[in-house]
Parts: sequence; structure tokens; C-alpha cells
Amino acid sequence: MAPVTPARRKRPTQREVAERAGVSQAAVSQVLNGGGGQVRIPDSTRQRVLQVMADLGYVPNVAARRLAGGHNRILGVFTYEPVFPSSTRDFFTPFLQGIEETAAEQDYDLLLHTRPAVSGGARPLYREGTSRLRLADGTVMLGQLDDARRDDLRRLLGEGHPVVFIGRRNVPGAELSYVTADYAAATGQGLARLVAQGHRRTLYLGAPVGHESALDREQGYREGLHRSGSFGEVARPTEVTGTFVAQQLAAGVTGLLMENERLAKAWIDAAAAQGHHWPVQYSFAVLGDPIYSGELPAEWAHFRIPRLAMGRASVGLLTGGLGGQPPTSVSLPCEWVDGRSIGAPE
Amino acid sequence: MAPVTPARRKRPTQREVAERAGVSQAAVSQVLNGGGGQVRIPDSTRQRVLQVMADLGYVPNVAARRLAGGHNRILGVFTYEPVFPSSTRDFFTPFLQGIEETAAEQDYDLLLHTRPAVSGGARPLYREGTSRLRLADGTVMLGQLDDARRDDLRRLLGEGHPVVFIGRRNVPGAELSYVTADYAAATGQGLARLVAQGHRRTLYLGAPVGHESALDREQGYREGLHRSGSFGEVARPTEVTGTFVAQQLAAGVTGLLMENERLAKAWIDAAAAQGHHWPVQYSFAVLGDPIYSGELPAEWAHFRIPRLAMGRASVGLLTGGLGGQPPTSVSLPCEWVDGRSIGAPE
DNA sequence: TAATAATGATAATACGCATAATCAAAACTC
DNA sequence: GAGTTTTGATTATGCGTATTATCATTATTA
Repeated sequence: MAPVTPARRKRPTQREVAERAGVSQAAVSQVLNGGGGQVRIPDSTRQRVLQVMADLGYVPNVAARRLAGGHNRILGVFTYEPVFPSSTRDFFTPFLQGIEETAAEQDYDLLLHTRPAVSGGARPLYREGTSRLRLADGTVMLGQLDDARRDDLRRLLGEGHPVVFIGRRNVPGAELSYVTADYAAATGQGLARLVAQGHRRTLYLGAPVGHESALDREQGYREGLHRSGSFGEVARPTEVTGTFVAQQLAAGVTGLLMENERLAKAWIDAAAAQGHHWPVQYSFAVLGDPIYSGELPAEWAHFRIPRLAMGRASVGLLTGGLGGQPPTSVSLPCEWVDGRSIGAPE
Repeated sequence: MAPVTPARRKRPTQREVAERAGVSQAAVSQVLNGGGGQVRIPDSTRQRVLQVMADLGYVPNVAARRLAGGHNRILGVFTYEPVFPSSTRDFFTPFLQGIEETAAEQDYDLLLHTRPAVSGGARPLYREGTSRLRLADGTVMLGQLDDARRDDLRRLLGEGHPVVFIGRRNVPGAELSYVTADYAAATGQGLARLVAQGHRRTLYLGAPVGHESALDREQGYREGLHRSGSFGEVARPTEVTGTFVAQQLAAGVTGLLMENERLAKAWIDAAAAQGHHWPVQYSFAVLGDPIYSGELPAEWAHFRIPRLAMGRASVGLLTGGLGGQPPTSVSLPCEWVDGRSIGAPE
């Protein structure tokens, strides 16, 4: 059977353009890349070469150009979970959106490192684990970092691969660039609002395992307590039980800062079962955007993590640091959203 | 200030691996690329080389590999719009999800080709078009195809770059692989439902500009008319005006098939303004998933495009055809969703 | 008019890898 | 033990481009 495509035409090269234009290949390259070096091309020659390029339909070979240029203009994106969310409004999407926008502006493509759902055992070593990341000029990472991953990352950094993490991450033995949000300041703001409304005793309600960003919030809370001279405590119960809530209410807690909306829901339900409702008997705010659910009820006070901006900043940090600068980090402000869930105590 | 990272080391090359392992660069290449040629590497040597690669964290240079004619286990994803959706426009997400899943299973990474938000007029020639796609082993494409893009694509195909389009696309002068859904059959099903309810006169309401998938629907409609022997017409008005709706209703139209939900909304509003409401005075169905809005009202009859499966199939087609087989195409069935919007005519 | 500077190029090379061609040594055949 | 095959590699080359070093010619200066 005859091939359908008409005898695959090889694409024209600079050499062919050069021949047709009666110049050298180097001259053609110069026409393309402007007068960076000490090579000068007069306008007449330039025009002639451009004309031949148009006639031949010349398009540079990206691979060759990248090979000669030393880097790929590819940024890796490594998430510990699939990138494209099944639920429409996913927590990670805004980060990725910011990454994509900025990469596009700076003319980088994104290499999405996919993770097989089930690890298939016997892969050649050179394709496994961290090493594949080095295909890219640098890598943006998102997600939780357990101990094994921390080791991988340390090695990668040790090899000199540029990495920027979204969210503050602590990797002992290595210096890591990251983009974070100022959770401490935002949490302090939340506390300040409670105090301004007259709440005398507050509670910071957190998840049992505190990752870096949770610790930032907690620290902001403690600093805020100190600044305002008000009284409050941090609790990280394994479960938000009725007993726990009863105890806190009995102790006089009227204002709450909750690490995420799941904790908030648990508290609200347990409190309601005991006849306590917001915003009358207590006030509260959520310390961030919804993680587990699609959206927060409109009346809940909370702060917004600048996810889009964080994504953008991560790429900026990465491309800026590609020259070999030492790791830097950036902290962006959160936006506070007031809501009916904060009022004056009874 | 002393650099924090240990003096960024350049990425190791095959030559360096070769030196450390006491073999030639060619031998290293052979270890990577299996025993294709007449070069034989015994297992002892192979293991030694692999070990050195692991020690050094060697990773092949994508560009060099492409230039020399090798493969990268990278699939390109080219969309004509940003990939990561703002919350409303998530029509594409299921496709991408399927692509990601399948790529991960088959151990490919994805190269997301980013597009600058605003094309800056005077871009150098070599940045334009589709030239950068060639770093990947093959490319999945999504989105509308205007004439200029069609030319780009034709050239790319002529050069032998494997491409699979999501959605049927017609590129004169080239054979293109694509994954489509059986819009014709699904539309025929919709018509059959209307006819079964007793509708004697139906209308196919389409957008003015019909792309391939719209034409498929239209054809399915016409075939269905012929099969059922019922009467109906195709209309592609510039705008769904009150006059237009009044005319159709006066002509006795009681069943409608609408190309998308925007048309449906326009019709419903205009009809309501004239005192006509569904499902009493007319019935309708939407021919596909919501494109412009997030979700379709639950009672609207419509069919579902198997977007996840289409994404999956596109990668299958691509990796299957990477050996150089001729282009193939796949058509997947849609799923019909009944709803209250189809009833018996008055 | 000889010396110097500016102009307009070209030749040579490197980038990292795949692959064809080649070759030395070891193992086998008769 | 001379020829033949097999094994285990190496050397050489090309992919298409960017860039540096180099050079011939023309214009300018002293």
C-alpha cells in the first residue's frame, strides 16, 4: 500500500537556506539571533536571508537549538498527586494556573512528571525516582513531604538541581527555595479581629499533625496573644469530640481560629448538639481556603491564600535562580475575608 | 557570600559516565537503548554502567537525544488555550485527566506546551507555530483549529511528527489521527426519543459556524430523520431572536435538539417570553456536556461526551503508533442522560 | 601612502547522543 | 594450528544550531 503522505519532506536546515542565499550557515544563524556577538550582517544580506527562509518555509529545529544553547526551556512540575483534579475546584489548581501563566510568559514549557498509580516494580534505575526530574532546567514541587521524599529531595538539591517548593519546607542538610504565604500574619489578624470584638478567651484548633504551614499559623497565633495580652490556648485533639467541645465552652472559650474547614465543621456540629451556635455563643474563623470541600459557606470569616500569586512567584524564583544564585524564598500576604461568623460575645 | 549549593555541577553526560565505568561513550548509549544494533554488551558491563549512572545521577539530555534520533518517553500536550482552567471553563479537564492517567500507566511524562496569553506581535519566526513540539516523542492536541493552525499542523505531520487530535479534525493534504465521540449516533438517539414521545416536527438548533463535531451531530440528525420518516429541519441562526423562536413554534416545532447549552438557554428565554415553556409546549435535549457553564440543570436531557475515555484513548493511539504506523482513528460512544425536558407534545 | 580601524563575513568547533563501521581478542571448527 | 565465527567492545560520524576565532576587504586616519 502506497504511503498516504507524499514522501516525507525533510525540513529545510540553516545550511540549505545558506546555500540558496549564497552565505554561510553561521550568517543565517546570526540573522535569526540578532547581533549578539561580534558578527555583523548588513541589512541587505539580512533581508535576502529572511526572504529565502520564507520561501523555503524554514523553521529552526528546537532540539538542535536547545542542545547548542545548553538548556531546554523546560520547567518540571512535580506533584505528589495527579495534577488534573477530578473534583472541579481543587485546592491545587490555582497554584498550577499561576505556574502555567508565568511559564508561558517566560517562554518555558512545563514537564509534568506523571506518577504511575501503582508502582510497577522493575524499572531501570536511571528512570526512577528523582533523576528523571533533571530533564527539566528546574522544578517546581507541590505537596506533602514525608521522610522518604525528604531524602530524595536532599539528594536532588545536592546534585545542584534547582528546585522551588510551593509552601515552606524544611529539609535538614540542604537549603531549599520556597514560596510561602504569610500565614502567621494572617492568623494574627484573625486573632486581632476576635480581640477587637471583645473576646477574652480564644482557642487555636489545629489538626494533630502539624506541617510547616500549620506551625506558621500557630506561631502567628502565639505572637498575637502576646501582642494583645489576651488569653488563649492551642489544641490539637485527635478528634473533635463532644466532650472536648464541652470542656472548651465551659472554660469560657468564645473565639476560635480553626486550621481548616473540616475542623470547623466538626466543631460546629458538636457545639450545635449542645445548644451552642455561632455567632451568638461563639465566633470563629477558618485559617485558609477550603481544602476538602469545594467552597466555604459565604458567611464564614477566613483568609485567602494567594495561590495564583504563589504559583507565579515560584516560576519567577526558579527562572531567576537558573543562573546559579543561592536559594531564596518569598512570602506573600494573605487576604482576609470578613464574615458573619465573627461577632461580639454574649 | 559563599554559594549555599555546592557549586552547581553541570549535569553528567554519557562521556563522564563512560570514563567512570571504564568504557566508551558508545557503550553507555548501548546500555541505555537496548541491543538494537550490532553492539553487544555483556551483563557484567551493563550492571557496572548502570551503577555509575545511578551514582552520578545521570539523566539523558532530551534535546541531544531528539537531535540524534532517539526517544524521550515524553508526550507533548498542546492546547490552544491555557490548560489549567479558571473555575468555569473546565470542559477540557476530563480529557487531560485521561491523558495524564494513561501516560502515567505507560511511563510517559507530559510536556505541556504553554502559550503566551497575549501574542506579542513581533515574535521572532522561530518561536511561532508548532516548532517546539518536537522535543516530545509525540503530541496530543486539543482545541479549535483555524486555517493558520491547520497549515502549521499540516507541516508538522508532513515532517513525520506523530500527532493525535482530540476530536475529529479534517486537515486536507494530510492524514491525521484523532479520537472522537460518536456524536452522530448520540444525536440520532436523541431524535429517536423525541419521535418516540410523539413529536412530529423537530428542529436541530446549531451555532452559525459548524466545526467538525457539529457537522457530525447534524449528520446524525439527518440520518435519524430519514430513518424515522419524521419531519425536521436544521437551523443555524446568527442569533436566537424572539422572531426566530416565534416562527419555529408557529410552524409547529415541538421537539428540539440544541448543539450546546448556550443555545438552549437563549431559546428557553425567548420562548418563555412568549408564554411557551418546556416540557409542556415543547421538548428539548442538549447535544453534549456543558461548555460555557459549569453544570447543566439536572432535568435537562443531554448526552455525555466520554471525555475521560477519549483522553485515555488518545495516549493509547499515540504510544501505539510511535513505531511509525499509519494514522488511525477511534470513535467512542456517548452516554445518553434522560431528563424531564423531554415529554409528550400537547 | 602606509598604518589603522571598521565592515562583512567565513571556518571551526562544541553541544550530547545514537548508530554504523570497524576491530581485537577469544572461542570454536575441521 | 590455520581458518572461521562469536563476543565485546571502540572509533568515527552526523544530527542542526550557536558561537568564537579568524580573515579578507574596504574605509579612515596620520
